[in-house]
Amino acid sequence: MSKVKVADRLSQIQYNQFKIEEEVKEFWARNRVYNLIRDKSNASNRKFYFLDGPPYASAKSIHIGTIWNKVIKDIVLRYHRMRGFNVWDKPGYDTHGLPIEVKIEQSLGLKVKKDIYEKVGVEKFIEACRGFVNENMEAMSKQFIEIGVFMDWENPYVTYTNDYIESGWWLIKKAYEKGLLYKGYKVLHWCPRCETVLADYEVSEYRELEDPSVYVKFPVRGRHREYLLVWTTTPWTLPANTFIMAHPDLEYVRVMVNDEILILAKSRLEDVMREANIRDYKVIDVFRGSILEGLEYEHPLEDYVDAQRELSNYHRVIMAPEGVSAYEGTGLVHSAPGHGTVDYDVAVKHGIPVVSLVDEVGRMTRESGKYHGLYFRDEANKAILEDLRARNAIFHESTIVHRYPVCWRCKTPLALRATTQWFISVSKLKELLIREANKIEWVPEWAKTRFMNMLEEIRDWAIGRQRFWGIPLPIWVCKSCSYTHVVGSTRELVEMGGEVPEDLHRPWIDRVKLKCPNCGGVMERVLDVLDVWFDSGISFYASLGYPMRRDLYENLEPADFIVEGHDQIRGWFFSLLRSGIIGFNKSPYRRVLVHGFALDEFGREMHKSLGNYVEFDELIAKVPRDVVRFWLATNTIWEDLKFSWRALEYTARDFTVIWNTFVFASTYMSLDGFDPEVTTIENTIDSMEIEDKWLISRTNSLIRDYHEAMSNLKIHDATRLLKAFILDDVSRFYIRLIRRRVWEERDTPSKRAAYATLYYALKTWLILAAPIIPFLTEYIYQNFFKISESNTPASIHLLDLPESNTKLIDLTLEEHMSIARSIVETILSARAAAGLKLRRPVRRVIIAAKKDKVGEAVKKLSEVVAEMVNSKTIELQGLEFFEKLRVYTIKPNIGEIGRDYKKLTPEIVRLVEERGVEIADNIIKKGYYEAIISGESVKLEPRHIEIIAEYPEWLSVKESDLALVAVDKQLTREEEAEGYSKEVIRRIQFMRKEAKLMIEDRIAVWLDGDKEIMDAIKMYEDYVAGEVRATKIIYGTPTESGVYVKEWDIEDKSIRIGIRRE
RNA sequence: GGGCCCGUAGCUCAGCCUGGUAGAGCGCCCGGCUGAUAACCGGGAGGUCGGGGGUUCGAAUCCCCCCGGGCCCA
Repeated sequence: MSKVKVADRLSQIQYNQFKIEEEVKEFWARNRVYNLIRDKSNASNRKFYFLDGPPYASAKSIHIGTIWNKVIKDIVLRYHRMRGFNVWDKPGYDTHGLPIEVKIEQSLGLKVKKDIYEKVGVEKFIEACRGFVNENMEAMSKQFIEIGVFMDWENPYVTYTNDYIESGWWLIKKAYEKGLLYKGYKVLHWCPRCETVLADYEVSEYRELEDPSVYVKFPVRGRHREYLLVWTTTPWTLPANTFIMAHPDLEYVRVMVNDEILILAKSRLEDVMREANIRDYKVIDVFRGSILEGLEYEHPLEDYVDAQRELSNYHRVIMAPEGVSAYEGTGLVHSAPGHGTVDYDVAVKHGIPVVSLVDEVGRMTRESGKYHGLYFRDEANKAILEDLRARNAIFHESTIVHRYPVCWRCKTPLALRATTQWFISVSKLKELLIREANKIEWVPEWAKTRFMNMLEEIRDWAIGRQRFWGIPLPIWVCKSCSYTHVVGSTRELVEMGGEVPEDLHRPWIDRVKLKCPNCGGVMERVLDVLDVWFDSGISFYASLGYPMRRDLYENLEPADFIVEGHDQIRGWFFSLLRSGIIGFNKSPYRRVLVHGFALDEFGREMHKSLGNYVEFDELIAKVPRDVVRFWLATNTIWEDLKFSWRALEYTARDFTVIWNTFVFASTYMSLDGFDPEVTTIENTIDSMEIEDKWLISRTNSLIRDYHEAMSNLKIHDATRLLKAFILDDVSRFYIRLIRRRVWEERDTPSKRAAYATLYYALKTWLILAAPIIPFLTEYIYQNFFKISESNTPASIHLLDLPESNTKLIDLTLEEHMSIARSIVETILSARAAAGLKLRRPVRRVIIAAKKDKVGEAVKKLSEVVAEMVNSKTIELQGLEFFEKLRVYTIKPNIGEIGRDYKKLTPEIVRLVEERGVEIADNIIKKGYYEAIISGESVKLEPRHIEIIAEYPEWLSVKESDLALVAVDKQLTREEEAEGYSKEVIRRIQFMRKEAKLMIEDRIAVWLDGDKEIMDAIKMYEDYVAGEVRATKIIYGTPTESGVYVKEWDIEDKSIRIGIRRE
């Protein structure tokens, strides 16, 4: 590879980040850079198994949150590759499930479930789902690639493939073998219009609905006029009432109201009576809830409901703290196990039957007797309330508006309803789940708390759905003897006498009949498909082809790293662990990072329906990819992100400074023929100035802190460090400091040292930034560093990240420099207060340190400070220097005095002016000053006066917590003259630029005008000529042609300047 | 109703774990620079640290309660 020292390509490029990114993208594609990186990574024997949480392939345009998610993944993967790991980076897609079915139903114009069978047929429906998903995956991958995500896009894992389905069957079989698979009758949300059970995650929409709010009296068996008082908003569930729940530790009361005795919780008594508008009631006794255990009652509508003939055997009070609230209702809870989740759990626990009296279309069943055929909410409620009223079973009734779940597709209010489903008994695995979850490293730590809280409430898992587009449940049942067999693989299918269809989906798999090993009869598949959460939960082994091939999984497991949003704590993180425990008795991952949610600028969710959704294409068209990535990476990773176009715009501005920093380096290094392989920080160390050593130290501190942040997954900290380093330390500080050294015409050791230092710092930064902003770093690498060195790899992403050389870190120097920079700020503030332009040199700056360290820093770095504040000298003095010069003056605070002393005010003001020093002295020492004025006693306190410290005219003083600083304003004639010459230089430079001269062009200069300025220039002629690259300075107005002439005013003096290229 | 997270300058956020005089960037105002220039640099104004209570010599930071927002559940 040929090298050309530092060639100045960058400054000839018009900065257009969009174009740069396009070029880089083409460069990567043309040179197959991703494959080169993979080859390098694969050669390592340190494995890093990253498991991609598969995004749901239900739309073409990816959400900002999905971009953030993949960018985080990409940064972590790139980081690990550049640290020499063998990185597994297969992306995935989640492709099954009801949301996709619904989109297809909509696009095919299907209204209800049976339309799928009757109007299009299941085959076409499945093909439509697959086609839809394929299109989405293709579009999504394109966007991920677009934003620079380096993953194995040619080989993603897809949950609908036959291999993946077969892997899924394996786990169901495993659950069966462990005795965890069972068939049960359970309460789940049901849409009576769509005629289907809904998965938990599908119950996500709620509406404000009005319902009855009724207090019902249940007579206590064998007692006269004594009732258990319950509250309900769902009268339609009363026919299915089976028992009443109470809390054993809550206090209850028996209370007398209108000759009747009611039982309810003490904490609810007042509210209930107020609501019922009853003032006249009397508490008879107070007792613990446990006393109520087993108390039997009668159902007010018992005789109307057929089902109650059996249920009435169970009418008693049961202790169930999980179902009772002390803040709502009456503390006694009506329970219908067929229509409530807690009710159901309690019933199962106590061996009580579960009865549902609502059918699949939402009508009351025959079993509900008198109410048979009524629609469950409005019709049934009305009839039941009428009957309760007629029987005087209502204590009080009104209505309530509350949030009620509705079907997310048709908005019909849902019913909780018991149906027969297949379950995996996850609750049996609770202990193991908790033990394994404890071994996982959670970032941030609170995610673990959240996860553990959730495991505490774990329930059995209903795995089946009565739908089509999903992994078919691999359970076959014999038609004659009901023998049940779980199939764990396609091979087993053949062994059982079946044929393997080309596609394992419904309906083809439904046609596979097996031979019953028990009776030889025909076995048919249970028509359910698996809950879509099952799919992604098995990705840790299924994406590796296990168990059909074992080597990959066995070499890679467990996953070293996974990362998703905090909604996935209960989602994917849990479903993975669940599958891990079922299949392998252990956690499938060891480290989790949780990121936030992408919200809009007001902190609301971004949704197409809210109109605040940002399309990927729009984003990429408006903002360069690296800017998006960098901005995303700056956000504290586990906190929510507020999207903002403005914030992106500001980030884009930072990028122009970054770019200019590299252009500056490239321009001057090339101009001077700097060769980074000849001139290095090692061999220029003797010529280094203190700022060079400082920057080298800072660079190594940056490397150290960057690795620290990255290895703790604090990507935002690493990103902020990079940003501060390049913008603050390099661009705004170091480069400004070395400008003078760099402008030197001759080849000096000092200049070489500065170049070596700058080159080293910039190259280090560029490599560290590569995982975060891969496009720009690649471009600068190609056009600056790569062409300046030999034996460089084809892409920056093939480099290893630098390690920190702690020997080069000088923390004392860094601290001193940071003190000096702070002192510089204070001095500049003093200059500004005195109206002294920075261009004007001052004779001296005096600094009195308040701390030892400040003194040390100023002493060590006085040259740097002098340069930064443009002062000839820096003088270090003790604090007493300022004390001696300081005089205090006093000013009356007329507002305060007037408020306190009214008419006396003018006299007090006069007194303060006359005896200022004495008063100030008293107030400083004693805190007050007393006097008698017009016979009245006056006490002046600090609030009455203002004490001002004043310094002599010729000093401008400022104070900070580190030091007192003073700028000496006095100027000698030489300094005046130097000031003027700088003014003239500035104007000549401006004219050079207007005349479009190159930096290295020489000129002749003509000067005419104000005598004082002419004298000044004569005094500094060599200096002026050097600064503007003039071969000669001629005093007078040019008569020659081709001279560019311009009139100027400097303060109140005017001059004429002419320049011409020589 | 429960669990977890967030609430600090006009805006976006650091600081909180491990208490010690409130920080940055942007925006705004003022000034400067013009050899990185569709840039850049400096200065300034701007804050009851969501509210209340507690612990402490001392609380943005630790504890409790409340309010507002987010996520996940009921």
